[in-house]
Amino acid sequence: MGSRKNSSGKSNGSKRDRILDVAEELFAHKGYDGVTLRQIASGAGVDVALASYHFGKKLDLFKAVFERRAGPLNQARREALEACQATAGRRGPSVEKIIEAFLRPLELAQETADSGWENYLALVAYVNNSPYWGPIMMSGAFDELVNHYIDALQQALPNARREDLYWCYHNLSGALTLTLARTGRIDKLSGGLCRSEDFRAAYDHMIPFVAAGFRKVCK
Amino acid sequence: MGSRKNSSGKSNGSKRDRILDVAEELFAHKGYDGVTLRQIASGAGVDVALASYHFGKKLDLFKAVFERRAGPLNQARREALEACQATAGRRGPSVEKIIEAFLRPLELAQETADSGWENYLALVAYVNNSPYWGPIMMSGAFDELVNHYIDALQQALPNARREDLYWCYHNLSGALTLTLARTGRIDKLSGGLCRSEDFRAAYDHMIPFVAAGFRKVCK
DNA sequence: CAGGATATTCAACAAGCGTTGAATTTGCAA
DNA sequence: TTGCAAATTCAACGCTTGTTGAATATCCTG
Repeated sequence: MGSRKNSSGKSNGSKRDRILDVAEELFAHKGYDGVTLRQIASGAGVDVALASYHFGKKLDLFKAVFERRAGPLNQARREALEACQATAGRRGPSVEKIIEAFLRPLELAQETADSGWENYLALVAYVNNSPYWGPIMMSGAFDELVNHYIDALQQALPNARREDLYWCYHNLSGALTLTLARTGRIDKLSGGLCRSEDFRAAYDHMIPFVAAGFRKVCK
Repeated sequence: MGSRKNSSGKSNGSKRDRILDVAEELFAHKGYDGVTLRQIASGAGVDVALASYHFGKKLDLFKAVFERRAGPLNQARREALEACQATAGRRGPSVEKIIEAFLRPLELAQETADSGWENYLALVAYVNNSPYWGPIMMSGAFDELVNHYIDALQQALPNARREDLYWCYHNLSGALTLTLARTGRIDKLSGGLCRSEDFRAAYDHMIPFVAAGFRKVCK
């Protein structure tokens, strides 16, 4: 038999990757402490000791999952920001264009065939909203790029106080985080009118909403 | 000795209440699975079996913590909404006034001397952002009142499609949730310019931000 | 102060946890 | 094919977990 397996676990990729995939999905859904290494191993169709062999401690596996897609995500966003800056005049891109460059790469990733990116971004939402994990894991992975976006927003809103820009970004980050978490809350609240999984609709509403907020607060 | 205790646990209130207080704080910070009954008992200066005696299973304790302040919170908000509707003309209150009536009761609760409300609202943030707990616990506690707010917003924005109102509320809910979680992320990101614990500043920025978003999307 | 009810602790359980060292299988180069 | 190295499983450990039943303390009523 080659490198396939299809009895109780997932089907494709190396066992190492399958561990990462299953861990990603379970951590995103139930949190770090809500998942056991045995659940992950079982989901990947693999012995429990294999996770330790590849990744060390449980915490190291969690970090490996978190870091696996952080680089690619940052690169996609950086390219989106540079692209919209390149096509703008010398006064720089509009607020809407900058917000769009911040959000659309996520939508693209979420629309991928496999659900890996969806799960990863739900995991980021979990980490970002957690008083315990947030401070440890978010800044190192994303702050540098976020500050580039805020610099661009500063250029689009020259009268803005830096402090106000950060508070507005905080609002954006919160709206985004709740979207990534896919809790299904808006589905029930709206009686099925809105669907948590409809990322396109979420971003289509979020971009003008957030842009208007920035303009109002940072005018 | 009366009903006091002050060796390793908290100092005031009945042991039952101290269990609720400590559970509230720990659940909010580390999540349901990140906290053990022994940690809670230890923090309350109490034997571990006492939690089971008063509340049953661990899950029941979690629900008891969640529900303890849900009623009072809903009542404070309902009064705030009715108050702002009472002072408005027959076209109803403005978007800003409605958002304010949604948020300020939280600020008031958070400014209380003891940290109970702060911890509770962080717990609500944890639950609301969790794909696992959100669907189970949020709707039953808060949806009815939220729909009253959305009705009021519908009146303030007569041309709004119901669907758009829900998406805008989703953005508001996200920004609020991240604020309640107090992750300290904005502190580091802004280099100390903004502070997660400065709820006043958070709401002062959130209200015009969100109101402008509603007006833009639901015009 | 007697005594039942309530509150609290004590002691222990079975189950599940993360982790580890040794055994086994697999992949690959010589 | 042989043999070494990487990958994977096996088996077990010490520890912690939630939960429970019995024992003790505390409170309140009569």
